[in-house]
Amino acid sequence: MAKAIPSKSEDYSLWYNELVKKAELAENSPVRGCMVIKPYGFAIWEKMQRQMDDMFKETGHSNAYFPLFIPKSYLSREADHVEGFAKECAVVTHYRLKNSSDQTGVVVDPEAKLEEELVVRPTSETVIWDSYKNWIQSYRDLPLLLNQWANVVRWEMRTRLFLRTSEFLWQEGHTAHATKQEAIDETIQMLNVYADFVENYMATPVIKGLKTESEKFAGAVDTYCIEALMQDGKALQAGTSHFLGQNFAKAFDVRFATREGHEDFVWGTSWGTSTRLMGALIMVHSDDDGLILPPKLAPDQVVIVPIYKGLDQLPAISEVASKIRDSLKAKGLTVKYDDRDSQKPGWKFAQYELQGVPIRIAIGPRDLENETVEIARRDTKEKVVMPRNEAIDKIPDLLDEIQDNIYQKALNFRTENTCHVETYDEFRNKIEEGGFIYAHWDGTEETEEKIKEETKATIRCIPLNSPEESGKCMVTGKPSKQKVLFARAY
RNA sequence: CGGGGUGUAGCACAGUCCGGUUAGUGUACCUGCUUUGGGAGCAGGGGGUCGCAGGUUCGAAUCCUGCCACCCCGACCA
Repeated sequence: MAKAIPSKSEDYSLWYNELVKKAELAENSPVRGCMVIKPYGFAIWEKMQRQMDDMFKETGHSNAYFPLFIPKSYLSREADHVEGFAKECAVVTHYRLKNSSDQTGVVVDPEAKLEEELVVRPTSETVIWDSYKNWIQSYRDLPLLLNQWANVVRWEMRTRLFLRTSEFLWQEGHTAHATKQEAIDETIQMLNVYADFVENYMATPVIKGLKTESEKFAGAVDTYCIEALMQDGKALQAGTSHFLGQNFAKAFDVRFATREGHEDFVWGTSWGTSTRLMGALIMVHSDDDGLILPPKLAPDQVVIVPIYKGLDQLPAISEVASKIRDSLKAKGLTVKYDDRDSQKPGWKFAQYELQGVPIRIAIGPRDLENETVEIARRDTKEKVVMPRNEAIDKIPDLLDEIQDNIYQKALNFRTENTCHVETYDEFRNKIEEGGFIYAHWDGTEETEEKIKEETKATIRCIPLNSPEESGKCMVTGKPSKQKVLFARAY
């Protein structure tokens, strides 16, 4: 396959780590498996957050906040749920420290042991459904459509900046409904919201689908997901939406009086996306020169860099640059004018490219004379000189064009790296090249497990929008109604 | 928890095999001058318990023992 792995590095993961660090997005913290998100990285996350939050509000959701700590017993109420998360929970056992007897520091005070240990939330279904029990009595209390922005902790053995960290920031939606159909509709609606966000804002095409039994969320009836393809040929799960059935309602005894006067358990959903999306954003669009940010998510959409010989030339340039900045701001764009004298123009060019700023405007003495500016776009690295006023008019369109272009580029990459196979031999060859592979599967966990063990590929999802085509499982030869999506994944 | 690797200035590294001046280079930082249309040049300057603890030795970044931390590959990861 035509891998777009940056040529300067043989190892994609080293390249990725270096980029995250150099672009000042984040770094590993001394705390095991945790990450420090730096201001620039956080500014991008904030834009993503704000956009998703708007989309949740538009679909009728409100924000709320629930506790960080979950009593251990809550977690075990739902059998599948506890089994899925038990192995990766951080547990609080004591509430006090004291000076050590040898005066060398502090130790945990053994007398301050908690009666019941508290689990640091790996996800909040349990605490939230515990509240829902008190909040829901009647069909009049439904639907209950809440979201929370929070941090969660999953004690992963091996971590990777943004993609898998022990603590991460995310949003988790938790809804309760009177009917099964309404809950299913909500699950699908939120899957579509995620797909909309990732495709139209992150400029990253996704495949929507259903997870297999073995890959679904612990405690869910059905897990829907969106899957994206990274430039190294690996898949990344970019968001999940779960239909919980009545599982959590039964576990937490959340019943309501129906319009007809019967009593029934509430139907639930939950859905989440995390700072992992930052990892996707980096891996999908970046090149050897650094990040390429979609204009809709770039903290600075345009940066203006003055070029001058001697500080005496700067005021004249600044006057023009400020006008351009203000005109662009009036059009609703975020613009930065970098008039720092402490860095050279060339340094600034390289720095803003590294950080993925979509458009750079350079203004020098030559431009002052001709009433022009130089416009450079990050995605194609094209530079053109054009009259000042024309530039101001064209920049909003140019940003749209960049947004479309990088989406198209990512889509082309995915298309080039997606194939259909009929035999297992073919599959084994193709999987080594990376990318998405569609193949027939007999629907059993045994076959899925065998494929995973032998090839490290997993079923990313059973795609929602792909055509039915009958065929035979590539491994067992048993009948299959539809091809499913395979890949090696993060 | 296994397999491999690395710990020396803010960052990146050389020096370690084969012990011996004042521990070095690049970069970043500070000062000055010259520069400024793609990461500037020159000159000067500051910055080090050589991961930690023992041991061997006249002498240890270098040899020995133990420990610790980090990175990569696995195991794990609904």
